Amino acid sequence: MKLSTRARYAIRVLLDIAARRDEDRPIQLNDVAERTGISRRYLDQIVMPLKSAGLLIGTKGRHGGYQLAKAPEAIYLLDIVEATIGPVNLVECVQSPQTCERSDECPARLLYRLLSASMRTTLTDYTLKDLGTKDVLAQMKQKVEGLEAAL
Amino acid sequence: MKLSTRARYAIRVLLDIAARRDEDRPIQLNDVAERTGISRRYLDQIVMPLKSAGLLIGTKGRHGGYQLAKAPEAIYLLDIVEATIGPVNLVECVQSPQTCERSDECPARLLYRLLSASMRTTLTDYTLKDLGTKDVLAQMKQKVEGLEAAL
DNA sequence: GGCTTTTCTTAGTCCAAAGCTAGGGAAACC
DNA sequence: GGTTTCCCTAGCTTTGGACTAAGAAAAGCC
Repeated sequence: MKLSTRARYAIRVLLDIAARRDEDRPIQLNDVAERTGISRRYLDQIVMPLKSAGLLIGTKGRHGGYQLAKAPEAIYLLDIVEATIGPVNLVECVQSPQTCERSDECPARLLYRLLSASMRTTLTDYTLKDLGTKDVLAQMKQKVEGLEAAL
Repeated sequence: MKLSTRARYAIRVLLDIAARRDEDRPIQLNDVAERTGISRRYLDQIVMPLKSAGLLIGTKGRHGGYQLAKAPEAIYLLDIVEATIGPVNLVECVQSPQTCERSDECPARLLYRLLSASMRTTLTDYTLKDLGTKDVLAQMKQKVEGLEAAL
């Protein structure tokens, strides 16, 4: 039940590109690779679905690279994650009830729906910009520590 | 990012055993296998960690089987899940910060902590009994549909 | 126009973990 | 003593994740 490294890398890459957005020119993958510590070749694969999903714009040729396709405050974390690993749900039956014949009456499925839905909700509560905004992060930390303390 | 079938089976098995608790005698794995559709051999493995975790009690010999070690309202879903697949967290660094050198200042880690903590919170909000209680399930359904509608 | 720099696309390798099967031991009961 | 059950360890098979590699295609520069 782990989040794949691809998804985590995708977030890391977009954070890197977003942080350099003021320079207003394409960021090259070679640079991103160096800063993030992700292999250049692997980066190609991380970036591909982000481009297909309309989160990044690629420019070829000399001085080419990648730029955000939208403002960071318009990029929800759910967009990033779902672009790289597909629909967010903990069990297949959440999305496709027909994969299990008794999904109608299954109490566990309700639980899986709840878990999945609240993950998705959290991921739409925050944007790429939020992860670079001190205030939001501080407030997020409060929330986390509250939850962790209650366990 | 899927919940393993072992965890789902564990919940299914405990629901099956809990549903037959009024008979007040050990439930045999052969019967459980037949009702749940889980292979008998595999069931052995599902049940083992549940016993180690103190959720089930096994009785050997003729008319042996398994019984709940506690009342269903005392068995939290988190207990079941963590007994079978270990600590619930979406990224390793949530539990072990030292696995990533920049985990102190990593904004993404905060997100992963939040996601993990809210999963754990949800799983401690409900018990084995709740999954068999109509009222609770109805109220859960309300909650899920609210969340799903907002997405 | 040709050379360089970059993105872009596809294919394939490697490894770990999940999912499941199998064999036989150990206790309890009749 | 034999049957029934749990109990434990070992292994097999498949899947998916993580990553590497090779080169095509496009854009810019001289």
